[in-house]
Amino acid sequence: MARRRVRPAISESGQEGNDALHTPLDRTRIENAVLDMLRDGGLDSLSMRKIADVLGVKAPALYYHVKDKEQLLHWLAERISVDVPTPDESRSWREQLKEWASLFRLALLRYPDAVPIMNATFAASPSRLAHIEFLYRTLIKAGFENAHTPWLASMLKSYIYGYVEEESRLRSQAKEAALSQNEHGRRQQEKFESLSQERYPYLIRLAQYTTSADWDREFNFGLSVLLDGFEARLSKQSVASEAYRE
Amino acid sequence: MARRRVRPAISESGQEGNDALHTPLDRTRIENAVLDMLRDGGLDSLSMRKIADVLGVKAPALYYHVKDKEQLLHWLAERISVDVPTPDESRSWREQLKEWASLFRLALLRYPDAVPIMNATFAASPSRLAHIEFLYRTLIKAGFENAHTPWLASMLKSYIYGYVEEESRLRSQAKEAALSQNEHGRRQQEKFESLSQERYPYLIRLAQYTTSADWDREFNFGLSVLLDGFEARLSKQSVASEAYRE
DNA sequence: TTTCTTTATTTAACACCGGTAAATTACAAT
DNA sequence: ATTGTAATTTACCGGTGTTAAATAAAGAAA
Repeated sequence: MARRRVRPAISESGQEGNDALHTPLDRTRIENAVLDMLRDGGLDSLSMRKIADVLGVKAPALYYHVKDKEQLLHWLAERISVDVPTPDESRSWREQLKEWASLFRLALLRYPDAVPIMNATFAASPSRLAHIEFLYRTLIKAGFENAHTPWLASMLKSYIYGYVEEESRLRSQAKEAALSQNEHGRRQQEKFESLSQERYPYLIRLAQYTTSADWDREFNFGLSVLLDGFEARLSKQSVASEAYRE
Repeated sequence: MARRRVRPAISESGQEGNDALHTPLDRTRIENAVLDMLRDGGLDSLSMRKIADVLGVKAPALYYHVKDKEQLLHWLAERISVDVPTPDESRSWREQLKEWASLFRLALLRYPDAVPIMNATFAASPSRLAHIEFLYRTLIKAGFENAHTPWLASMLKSYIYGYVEEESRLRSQAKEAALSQNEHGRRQQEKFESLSQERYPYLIRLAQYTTSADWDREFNFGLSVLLDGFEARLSKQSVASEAYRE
């Protein structure tokens, strides 16, 4: 019965390559480990047991530091979105939104399944609230109506999430298609099994444009289309009621 | 050892109120049962065991008819999107897209978690391919460039998914807030605990517009903004290259 | 009917999951 | 050295998707 198990001193399981000794467990240490796991394993690789393993600890130890897995995802969402800075306010609203959107996309692309994580958590963390605040402020100062502003901000968010999700999906598809030719053949077969018929002529005609793409360029294209829509709304407003300046 | 268990003749567990006797199991019978469960339990209520229970059967019996749960979700995605008709082609591209988007939103709103289901499945089913085909055809006939069309279609899809997801979230939040005053108080507290400070003035100023809303109206607003962006792109094109008619 | 075959379902089990209560260890202050 | 608290472990619980093998039901052939 003489169990002696001393807490591991420095690093026992391969992961956990941080400088900090791991005694005792800690929020940021958990966050870092989980972000590492997310980076090269995706969302599916995150189970409390696996996280505990990486940290050299048993699963229930985590629950002393984090309420449940949902809270852990909230931590991740915060960490993912915290590195997006607010653009310089001296520039036009359009340029500000464009830059912010671009940086936010890059932040999301750093981790697989970043978008699902954002969608699975409500935006109550500091950086995410700051993002909303920035969007609202920028749009209001641009002259948009109060009642319109939240929906415009929501549209921009939806565009970014939707684009990044599709970009991620297509990129990983292309990657695994290039890796295994067998898989590629199957995909191709799946596609053309139903597509090469005459039922979807436009679809097959345009399929090429979604597979190989300049992602930065396509993102900016869609973004400009969306912001054109914003501008059109702004013009309609200033026609409806002259003299609008805050 | 004398097990005699005869297959239940007509209906044993409360659910499964279809006219069809349930012998033997069947794809459409599974689909219907799962759609019923989805309707009043959401995606979380769908486990293979629970589905089997509703069908008066043990879980592994399902695997004789469906490969795995993912395929089941694909079936659902098809069923959810199959009821959206293609608009009348005689009208303008803008009106067609507007009507299609509205109908698609309504189709998604019929079931909770419809958007996550769509996002979790790739669009290889007949009706979803037909939707893409319709979008591509409409946009091409409207005069958009080949290379732009898939991304514009993707934008429209992202807008619908994003809006419906937010609408669903806010609606159910409002519902549970109205149901339990305690929960409402906690939500309110959560919000104003971090919001009522001076850090997010625009956010609190505009928070009201997202909670109580005329959802049809707001959807149409965002849709018109997006389509304004489309139109702006169309004008730029026809400026760049005159004489574009198919 | 009896036998055989195919179809459909059940039993039993596996490996995993998120989460909890209670026991236990580690550690710092007294 | 003792005590009290902080941190972790042990031992579970009920649940998940899924599979292999045994079994039952239904239909065809004799």
